[in-house]
Amino acid sequence: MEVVTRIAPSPTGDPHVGTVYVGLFNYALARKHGGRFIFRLEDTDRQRYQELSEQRILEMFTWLGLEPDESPVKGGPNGPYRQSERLDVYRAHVERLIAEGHAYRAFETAEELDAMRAEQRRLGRPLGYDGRGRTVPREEQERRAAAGEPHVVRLVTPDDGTTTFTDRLRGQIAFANEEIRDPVLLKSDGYPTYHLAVVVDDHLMGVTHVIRAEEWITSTPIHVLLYRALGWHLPEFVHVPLLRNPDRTKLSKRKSDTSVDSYRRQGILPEALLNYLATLGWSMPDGREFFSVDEMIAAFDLDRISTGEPIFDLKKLKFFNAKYLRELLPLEDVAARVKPLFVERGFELGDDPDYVLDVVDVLRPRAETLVELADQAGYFFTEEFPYDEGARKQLAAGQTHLQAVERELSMLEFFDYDGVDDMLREYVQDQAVPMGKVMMPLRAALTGTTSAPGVVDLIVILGKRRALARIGRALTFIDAGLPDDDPQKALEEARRQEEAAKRGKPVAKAKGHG
RNA sequence: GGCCCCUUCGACUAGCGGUCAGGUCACCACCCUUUCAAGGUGGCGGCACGGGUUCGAAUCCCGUAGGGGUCACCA
Repeated sequence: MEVVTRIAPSPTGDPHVGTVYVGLFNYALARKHGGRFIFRLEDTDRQRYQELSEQRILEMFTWLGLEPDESPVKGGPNGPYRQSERLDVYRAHVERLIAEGHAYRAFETAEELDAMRAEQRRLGRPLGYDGRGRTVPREEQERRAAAGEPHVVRLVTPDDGTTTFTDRLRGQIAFANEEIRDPVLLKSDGYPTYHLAVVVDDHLMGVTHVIRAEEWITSTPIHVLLYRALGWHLPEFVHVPLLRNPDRTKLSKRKSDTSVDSYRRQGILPEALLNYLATLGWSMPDGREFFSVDEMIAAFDLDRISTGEPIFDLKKLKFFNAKYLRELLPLEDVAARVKPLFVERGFELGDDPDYVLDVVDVLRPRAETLVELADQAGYFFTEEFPYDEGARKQLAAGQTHLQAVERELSMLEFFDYDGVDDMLREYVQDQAVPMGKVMMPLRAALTGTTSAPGVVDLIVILGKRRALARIGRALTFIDAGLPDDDPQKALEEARRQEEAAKRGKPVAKAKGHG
């Protein structure tokens, strides 16, 4: 039998990591068995419906590479795939359930139900619909409905006995039927509830495995009763663990960042997100921690899903992301993905494609996300970067070395890594000074910061001309007295003074050397 | 509160009667080193508790505790 799975999100807001998580397992099982993975939109709540949500969720799956075989956009043999477009289907099944005595029309108002619950609470009795509408004669139900009286349709549930089903991961689960209280199937607005819609659609769409979060366990007996009332075979139920906030409550927007779009904006890679999510509750038989979706599919086995309750840990997600950024993805790939962020920041990329590659190569071990990488890259793409506080200190202390290195560098014959490296080492040795005394001021001059890639790498990547220019700029800056404000302004001021001096006019000195 | 689910290092997990209880993240130390990272090596740290079953239990059973979910005309 063909394996058919589905993801059935509600269009109520930002694409949620929980949707990816459950979607991943559904996708993996379907692909593993050459089956189909269906995307169905559960848009039966008109209150919480959000216009753009469907599109964003669909785009998220595309971004992740978890393409559904059937969806509202793609279509397929089981459409429509929006529940709001299937109202007649649900209505037909409800009619049948009523006709066969499995359901009835109930006319209690919201106030009436509230009062009922209040009374139950007062008496300390279990909460839930007490079945009072069952006693209304069928003819009266139909008459009132025909007269346009608002009502819902409820499922008739047994008063005693138990309803049992098998969860693939947890074994047999039994519920006393008295716990199940004639749930609403069709709302008074004519829309189905989740319970009705999910059962009807899963059956009609041929879903064989219902893989969903464990929060649904308690409503599964309702579904089982419905399957029976409709005379349908049960699918396999697989309740996967619920993702948690750090305090172990159900992952929520209030306590965690649950938006996939947000992670995407932060420069999280889809590969990393999927890989990390996969390790939450699932493991490779050989213990590998890093694997692609395809590798997961190849090794996939529902029985390897654990039942623990994993905390969604941003730190570990970042770790996975960093791993992909610096090691698992080819350099060209990473470069292609950061480039748009460079452009966004107004960086002049130039026309040498290797330059960007070199920059990314040297920066990626230092970044955990694409955004972090881009944020660090500024000085590679402008000659007008600022000097931070640490850099200014280094410049102040390193003037003589900067002048010397500027001279040495300009005379350097073999301008490659070894050439520059040899030159600097010889200089340090000749001067008999600690390396840092030379390297740190150089780094400051080259980048405006004190934490950056190796000086030799920087010089080689920037090229002789720009390296020399930057050292020269730093020296001018030092001459200007290392003001705290904008270096560009300071440098212009310095130049003005220089010209004035040439013309022999006395000028006031801005500030003495620190 | 009723019902249901869950329980191995701080976090994610491997384990499915016999293991020195393994790995990863985080944390700490050391190494490498011109800074920051990355990388390397090592360390800290765990079977919730109590009963059984068994020659032998993290593994099986029962109970307790703790955590979570759910009790809507939301999904």
